[in-house]
Amino acid sequence: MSHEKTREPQERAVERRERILDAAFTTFAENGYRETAIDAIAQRSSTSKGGVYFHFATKEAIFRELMRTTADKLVEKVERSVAAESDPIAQADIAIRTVLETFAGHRRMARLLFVDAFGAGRIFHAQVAELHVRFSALITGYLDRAVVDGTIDPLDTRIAGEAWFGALNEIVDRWLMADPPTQLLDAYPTLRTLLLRSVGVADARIREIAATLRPR
Amino acid sequence: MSHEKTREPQERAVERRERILDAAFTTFAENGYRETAIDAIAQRSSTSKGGVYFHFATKEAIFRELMRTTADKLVEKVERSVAAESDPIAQADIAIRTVLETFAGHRRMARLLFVDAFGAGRIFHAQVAELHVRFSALITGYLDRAVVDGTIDPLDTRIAGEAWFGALNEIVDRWLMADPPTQLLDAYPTLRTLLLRSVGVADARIREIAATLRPR
DNA sequence: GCAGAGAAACCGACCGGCCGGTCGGTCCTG
DNA sequence: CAGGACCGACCGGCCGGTCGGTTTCTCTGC
Repeated sequence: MSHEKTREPQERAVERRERILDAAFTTFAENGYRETAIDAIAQRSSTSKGGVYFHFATKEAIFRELMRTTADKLVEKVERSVAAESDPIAQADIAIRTVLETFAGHRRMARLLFVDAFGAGRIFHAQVAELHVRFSALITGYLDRAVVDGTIDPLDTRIAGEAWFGALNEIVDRWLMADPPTQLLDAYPTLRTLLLRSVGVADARIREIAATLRPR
Repeated sequence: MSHEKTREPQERAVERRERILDAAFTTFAENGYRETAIDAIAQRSSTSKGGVYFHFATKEAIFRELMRTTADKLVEKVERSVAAESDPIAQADIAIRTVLETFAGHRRMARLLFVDAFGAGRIFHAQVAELHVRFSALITGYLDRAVVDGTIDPLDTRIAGEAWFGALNEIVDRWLMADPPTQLLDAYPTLRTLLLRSVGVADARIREIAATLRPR
């Protein structure tokens, strides 16, 4: 359809758009939403303010797209990891671990999703809330299945999902703020025990799942 | 020291300062930090911008003082409620309940502490982090005592405290965002069960504590 | 294969609103 | 009448967004 050398203008534009997005991601993660000027993004992506505004309607739109795609990636990753397991409790466990592992390796991602919303102002509450809902719903799903399976006793899984997410969120936040940097994954064993216990999984079973999962 | 009618200028000034603080509290809680203009605070407190700046050095200072005193009040309240109990697990339980009860009755307070930091920008991360540390340390304290008592098995109480706080925080956040408003206290029974279980308190004991506490 | 029309992509100077903070002045009160 | 308390017009920086203009590509017709 096109020769290898020739670049349709679209193609170049697409690449530029991506560059802008990358630059925005980094800059938002480093300085926060409010503190990031469009000019900074333009400079970092070797474009111009006008160029940025050619591709995006508003600053907010950039941030939204970034949050959405980032969250998409994470959710997708979690769902892939989870697919290997059939026991819903093990799935929930893996989900937690995947999130921690991912953030441990992509601090910026964590900053964008969990901290940057900070400084973004009230307009983004909805956006952030959506993120929270999305992740806690994921967890609630696993817990629901576990209840149906009879693996755990019935309970308000919505609240449990929220609580799990909140706990996870807090641990990640702390890690992001920790001054002498810490190892995020160090928290995993304790956290999984806390969370699994909280929905009534017996200690023996928790150890059992751990043994199954370890091999990765 | 002074006659009932006469007002020393100091006294009037003090009252004014308070009025400003009140107005700031309400406005911050309603609109968020960033979205609140000093002029709005001045107007609401029937003073002027200059007046506000006579009492406070910066906008940030107002917010800080508000957060500090609000957190102080809450911590104090929790500690008072807790004092009545001797069993550390019951204390932790009561602490959770007190926080929920307090917020249920003072939505604004919750907004200020948990949501407003939002929109306050990166400068406040430290402030917010401090708040989180403070509350989770409170919980960690109870858990530590429970461990020493032998009431619960040893575990990383720091992480547990953070997780508990995170869970609580998330529940409150959701309640604040819920569109058809919900009853915050409805979450309490589930939440307490989750949290107490998470540190290994047996279900029987959880019910037992509930029975003791109910009478308030 | 090339002129050139036209559109897409891009640039950056500039505008304008917003708002924190200042400052010279006024008003009480003791 | 001194000085603490208070007022409000004003300043100035910041930054999101605009807009007229330029560059770069594509496509057509010859």
